[in-house]
Amino acid sequence: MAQQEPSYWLMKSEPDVYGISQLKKESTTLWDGIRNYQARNYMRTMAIGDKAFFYHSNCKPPGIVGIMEIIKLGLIDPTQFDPKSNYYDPKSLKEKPRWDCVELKYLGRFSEMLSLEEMRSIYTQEELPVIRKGNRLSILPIPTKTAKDILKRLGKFS
DNA sequence: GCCAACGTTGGC
DNA sequence: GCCAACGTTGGC
Repeated sequence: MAQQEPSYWLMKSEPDVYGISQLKKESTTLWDGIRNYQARNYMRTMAIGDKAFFYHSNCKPPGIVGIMEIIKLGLIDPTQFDPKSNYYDPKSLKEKPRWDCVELKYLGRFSEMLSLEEMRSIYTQEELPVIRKGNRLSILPIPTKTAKDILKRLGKFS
């Protein structure tokens, strides 16, 4: 079977908690701490080689700052079993973990960010679900057409 | 700091 | 299984 074209995603993180510069330094990271079933289920539909836009949330201004690649799937999120973690889930059982995650690789940071405000002025809600008001989901699919347009618009990344 | 949106919890 | 109460996210 021919290699499938990669899908594109948007993944949010607060820069104060984990920002793009930290990922650049570490090169790869486990995207742990997801405690929302819809976001988790999106991660479960990811494929190796898919690309994800890194979105800085809860900051000024919020927006897309870089791009990553999915390199590992279906990893158990270790923070669910760690009582000291903010993401500790006492209801999750070792023999039946509730939360899993993916591993990501840093691909680049855009020389200029694409702010939420700009995204709203360029795309419709159908083209880019994240701009819908009140969308709190931290992992969202991005239609391929929109993703390619964003990449073209942002041009080179470093 | 406010608050809209919305997911989760738990009593019934 | 409904739904009120509560908690969290995240833009503003």
